[in-house]
Amino acid sequence: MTAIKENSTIQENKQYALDTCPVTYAMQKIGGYWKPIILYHLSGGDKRYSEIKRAIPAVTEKVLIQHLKQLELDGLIIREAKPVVPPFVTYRLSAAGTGLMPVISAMATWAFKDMEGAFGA
Amino acid sequence: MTAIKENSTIQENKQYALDTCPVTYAMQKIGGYWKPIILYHLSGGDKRYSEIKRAIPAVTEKVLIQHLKQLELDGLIIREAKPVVPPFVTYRLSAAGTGLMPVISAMATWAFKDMEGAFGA
DNA sequence: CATGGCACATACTTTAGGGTAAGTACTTGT
DNA sequence: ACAAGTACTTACCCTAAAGTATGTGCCATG
Repeated sequence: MTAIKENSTIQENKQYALDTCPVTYAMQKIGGYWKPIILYHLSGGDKRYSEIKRAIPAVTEKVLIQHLKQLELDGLIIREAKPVVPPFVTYRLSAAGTGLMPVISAMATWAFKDMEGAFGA
Repeated sequence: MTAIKENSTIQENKQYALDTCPVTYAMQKIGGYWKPIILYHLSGGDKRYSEIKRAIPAVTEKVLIQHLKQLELDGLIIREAKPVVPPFVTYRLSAAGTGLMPVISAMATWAFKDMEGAFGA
């Protein structure tokens, strides 16, 4: 289902990468420009939409929501909306999102080492 | 140098992400479609160009070389060319590249868990 | 009465990255 | 003479993702 355009080799290739490479699978889910940053901010606890927005001023609203929706679809975060007069929406990490944290921090650790040339730059 | 177009907000945003997020930094380096796969194949030991090519038939030569050059530039792999009659080029992981392996496998582990719904899909 | 905050949506544009196809220089095998 | 292998390069195309700009409904406040 969710039909992929048949006449597109690029899609086949993507599919191949997804099938053969779990890392590519993971990247699909955290590979947005801002997704790791969002995830990081949520790792500190629940946040409402406007808090996230203020925490990451460089991202546009469109992209932020786009990513939040995607992360929700991917089951990494959970959206809770209270149907009150001024909208009140909170986002928090799901189990899968929490399970991603070690990965994120492993990457971060590596990045810091690499940045300071610990691998012999 | 390698001047970034000044009048481009997208570049500023990328820069911001790179500065504030080590994960984004790491993704820059392993975020190509085939980079993790290449890295994985090299983790099994040195390989020559044509071996890699045969190991990953789905990737085109252009992209493969593109990624190899990039990985070399980023210091993740080391290229050794013997100036012999038929070219003989081998690629292998650098220290930084090896240091990335735990990260890769952490991602893979998470991906497998997530795929089988271990987080409560 | 209009301005601003909240949580979005929508239309349009741009760019980086991946894909296709073809060519290069040199040599060995038939 | 010609195909085939090795390691690339180059020119051009197409798409997905990020960006820009603007609008929406609702309410409170100045």
